[in-house]
Amino acid sequence: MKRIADSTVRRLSIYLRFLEEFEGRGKSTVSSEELARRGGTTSAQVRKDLSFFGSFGKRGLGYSVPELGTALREILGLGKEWRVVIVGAGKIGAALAQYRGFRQRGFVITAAYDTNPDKIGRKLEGIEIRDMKRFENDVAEEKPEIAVLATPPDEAQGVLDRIARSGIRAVLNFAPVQLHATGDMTVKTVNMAMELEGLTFALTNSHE
Amino acid sequence: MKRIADSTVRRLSIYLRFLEEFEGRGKSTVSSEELARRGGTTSAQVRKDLSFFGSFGKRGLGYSVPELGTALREILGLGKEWRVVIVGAGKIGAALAQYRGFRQRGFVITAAYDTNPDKIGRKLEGIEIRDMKRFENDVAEEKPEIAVLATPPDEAQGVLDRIARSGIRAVLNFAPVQLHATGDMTVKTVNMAMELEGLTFALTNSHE
DNA sequence: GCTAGTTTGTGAATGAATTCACAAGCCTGA
DNA sequence: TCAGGCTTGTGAATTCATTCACAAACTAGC
Repeated sequence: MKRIADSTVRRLSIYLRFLEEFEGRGKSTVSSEELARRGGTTSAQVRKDLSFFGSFGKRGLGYSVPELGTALREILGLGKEWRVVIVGAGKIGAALAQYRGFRQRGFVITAAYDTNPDKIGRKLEGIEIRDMKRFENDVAEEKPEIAVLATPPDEAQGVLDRIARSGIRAVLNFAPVQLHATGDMTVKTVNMAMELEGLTFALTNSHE
Repeated sequence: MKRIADSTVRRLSIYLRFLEEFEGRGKSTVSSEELARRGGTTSAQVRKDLSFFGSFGKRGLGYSVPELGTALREILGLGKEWRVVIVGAGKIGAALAQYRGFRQRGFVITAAYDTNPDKIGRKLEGIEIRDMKRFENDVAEEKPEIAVLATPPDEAQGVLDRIARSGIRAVLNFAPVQLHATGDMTVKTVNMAMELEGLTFALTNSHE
């Protein structure tokens, strides 16, 4: 399969969100132009993005909202339930545990892990906080597909290595560090400090 | 000034993080090769990124850690204190209010805003939750530079328009919607759902 | 069934970002 | 002061992403 750019996948997510809105409102077809306007891009971009995966529209008409929705969910791998574990039950971990967006989109948090004895055994929004010692055993048994990394920065790389060895191949990282992963893993990092610095850069350099 | 790519600015943030680590350990010089290895890029990329802003290194030697650190902080606009308001005191807003990373990097949260009467008047980690009605007045008076948007998705665009009219020109958006801003604003969106879908896409399509 | 009006899908053209490759400059040691 | 060893800074080459532009395909109205 041809390599698909990250930016393309992100846009597919955006398109899907609009399609779901349209589905809710009973709109039956949509044009690339309409998707583009909403998504802040161009109609050619929309069509090109979709063209990597097939041909979903009807010339002269546009795209069937439910059909394109189904196709995008399929492409993005949202057809199945994904099992997620949270590693690190600190503030970010706790905030994520209560985040509704997960379940809404078919992600099920099966457990949280920590090393702090005060936290182990407690619950976070109904999710059990387990001893990190059990991590490898549990993963072997329960086979979660995705790990959310929410440890302090200095532990993050070590934990990532354990996650990698456990067989999990997708990680959403909230620790504000650059992580190094092996080739067959996918790591996405959400780093607020970096986004903020993007803003201050813009504020500082926009006058010149 | 030549337009600088977003990706370049993100990498500058990464380099700065390493430099700060090096400063802490008393390392006095660093090569582009070393920064590249740590940051998961190439030495040519590092040099090219820096070259947009000037010439900071010494041939044969590398970069002075403190000098390059200072230069990057300058470029990224981290030399001054930035005033930040949080709009939307829900779960995400609350989690952000207690996030340490803000103050650590020179961002000061001056206030939070909400429309819910139960919340107005209370405090969030020492930060006053004010009535959204006061927003425009307060901004005119206190002149915060950055707004963090953490409202429910359906209110986000309306709130963004108010933020824009109030004169704030930089927004960090946590609402999971595509926002439309005028040209002179900078909006960065942090959208976990999108990142997660990037992961499921990778998991679903990596075998082909 | 024909015409006018849309909208897709996609090669080709353009534009942007990254990588290559090497001259120029600096440091150290003899 | 000179040679050898590094490392920067940067045009040129390449790779990657977006935009253009148009033939092909569909609908609707008559």
